[in-house]
Amino acid sequence: MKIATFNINGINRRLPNLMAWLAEAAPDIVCLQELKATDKQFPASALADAGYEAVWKGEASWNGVAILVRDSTPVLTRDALPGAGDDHQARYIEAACNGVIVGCLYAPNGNPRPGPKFDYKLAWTQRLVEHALELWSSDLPVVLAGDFNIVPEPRDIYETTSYKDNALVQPESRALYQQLLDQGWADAIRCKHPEATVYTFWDYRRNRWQRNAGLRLDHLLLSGSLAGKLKQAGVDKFVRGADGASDHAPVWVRLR
DNA sequence: ATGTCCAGTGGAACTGGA
Repeated sequence: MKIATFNINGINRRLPNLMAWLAEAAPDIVCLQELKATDKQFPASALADAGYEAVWKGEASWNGVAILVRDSTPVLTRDALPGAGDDHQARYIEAACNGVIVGCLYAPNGNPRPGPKFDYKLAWTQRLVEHALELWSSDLPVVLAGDFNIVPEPRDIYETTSYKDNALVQPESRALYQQLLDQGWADAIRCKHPEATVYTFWDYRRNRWQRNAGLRLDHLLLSGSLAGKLKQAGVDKFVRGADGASDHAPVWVRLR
């Protein structure tokens, strides 16, 4: 079983890119982020034609998350993190898919820092950490996949000082990601590529794609039972080089 | 501060968010 996560950065304007990648990569389950579409605008019928059923949580202009499953029906388990209160940003969706609980997330970017956006990033990610502990404690097979908007370690970003004040690399942000690892979750890319330089995002600005000035922001975290089944993990980097590409590339795992 | 890409607004350019 192949499970992928892809920050699509606007599902409708990048639908041809998404369709081409689905046809080539043939993932069984896909977590999508930054739909930038309302529930009504979600291209459910085009995806159904490609063989994917979906659950989604849209929002006008920003955010938005979805889970696609090939030749099977995802069963929605929640469409927001617990304790959301009056937070209506569409950043989390969860479904049972072929016997696996899939949590698809789009964490807040948090810039500029310091400020209310950084405070929101930390508070939202803290709620994610709390929900992750619930899921871990359930002993179910779970994957938490998405754009965490955290560069876990210095080696997960190209050599630069221009990000030193950026929310993505701050100690407070990294400490929250480390809390997830401390719960026991396996960072699939690091399990399979412990020494490699791996990026999943390249900013549109300043020729960062051409210079391979990337960041690793998109992660797949596996619960204990799924980590034992991890066969391979990778980044479909070629997707980032296509015309009209998202600024992120898909990341995937293959499980036994 | 910069840079790049968009949609939204509103009816041309500016704005915000990433």
